[in-house]
Amino acid sequence: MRKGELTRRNIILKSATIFNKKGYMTTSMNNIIQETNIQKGGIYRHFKDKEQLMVESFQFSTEIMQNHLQASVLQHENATDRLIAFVEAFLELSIGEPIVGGCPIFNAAIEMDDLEGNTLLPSINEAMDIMINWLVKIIEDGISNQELKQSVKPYDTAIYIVSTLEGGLVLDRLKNDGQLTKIISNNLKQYISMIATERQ
Amino acid sequence: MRKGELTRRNIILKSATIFNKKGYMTTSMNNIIQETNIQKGGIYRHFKDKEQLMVESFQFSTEIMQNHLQASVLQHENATDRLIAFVEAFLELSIGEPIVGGCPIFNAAIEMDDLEGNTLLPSINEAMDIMINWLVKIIEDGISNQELKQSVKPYDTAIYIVSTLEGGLVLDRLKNDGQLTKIISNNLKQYISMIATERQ
DNA sequence: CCAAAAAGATACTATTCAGTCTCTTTTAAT
DNA sequence: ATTAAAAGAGACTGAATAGTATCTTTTTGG
Repeated sequence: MRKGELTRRNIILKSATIFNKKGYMTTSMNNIIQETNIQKGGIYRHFKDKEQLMVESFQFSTEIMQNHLQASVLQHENATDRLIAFVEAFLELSIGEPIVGGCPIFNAAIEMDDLEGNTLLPSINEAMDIMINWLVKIIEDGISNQELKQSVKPYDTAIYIVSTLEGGLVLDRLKNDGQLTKIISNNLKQYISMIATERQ
Repeated sequence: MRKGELTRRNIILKSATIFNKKGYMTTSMNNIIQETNIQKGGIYRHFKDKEQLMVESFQFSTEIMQNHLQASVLQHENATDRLIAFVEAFLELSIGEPIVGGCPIFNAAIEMDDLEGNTLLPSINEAMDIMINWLVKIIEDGISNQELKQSVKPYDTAIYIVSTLEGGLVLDRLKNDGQLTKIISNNLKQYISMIATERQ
């Protein structure tokens, strides 16, 4: 592999973390220079402008997170276990696993949604839809298997779970109290057991 | 009233909206000059620096929101009705009522939490605690009255409700689909009826 | 080992930022 | 109406911003 390609990846790796922690707009190229120990010329050789670096960093972050969630979910067979695995894997973001700074999709969404001409917005929406659709699929399968009640609405349930997780993660960070994620986790598990069928 | 005092309030009024929509760090003094039609000298006569304007604007925003929530809650007597009123009043933020740009506490929290030397952080935490404590109080009263089950944990339930509301509000804005708030609202109402005692 | 290409450092630009200073206009009390 | 104080306009500062252009160093294929 070319040396340049290695540098390029390293820039994205570092930038992704800074952007996710500090925000896209409020992170300056000098912040990235500091963190990477690569000077301006070195960075702009690999990226046309800040926007390109933002887009690639965002995609990198979301991939990391999605792989983490995917891997956790796929360790289980039935719907309720998968939902619980999703919840627990997601809340690991509160301890910086697999990425620091919280959910990159949500972070970017809040920062970006009012700014027009925003190149990141399509990626944000796409990434969020992927996550929601995973949940929808798990729930649909669960209903088919009679693991989950027939009355459960897959989309509504997915939205509800994601909302609670995202909100809970931010609240936990604000109060920086790992106890909050525990509360969110317990409540969601209770919710999941409630939408499951009685029979074991 | 002095004319200056009137101008001062107008600056805060306009700034609060811009800050809540666009973010504190990404809003420039020029943005505020544009919106208020008051020049630099006019603004800096009333506010020492941008930070002071940020703090006062934030406090203004949260007061508006808290008054709105408070007023809605106080129209009802018993705990479940009050919780439902809280949920519904909060989700009106999605249609810009009583302020545009979402929940000011949450918006500020996400933007600020990683920046050190942040003068807004104490105000953010205080405002969030007030909201949570209102819910805690309502729930505690409900338990005393036997409206809510004895097994309900007031703090946990408050955290859970706030998390879901905050996350749902952002998700709704991202998808800009008023349907999402409806889903969140319905699910939370279901949750509230679940923690209520069976007897009427 | 050598030359061409790739990678990177650094000095520079133009613009925007928050904040200051001075001067003019407006307000309001007598 | 006069005048002192309050309010505001607008030109200025220095620092920080994204991005460029040129030069030097390093890498890499033959």
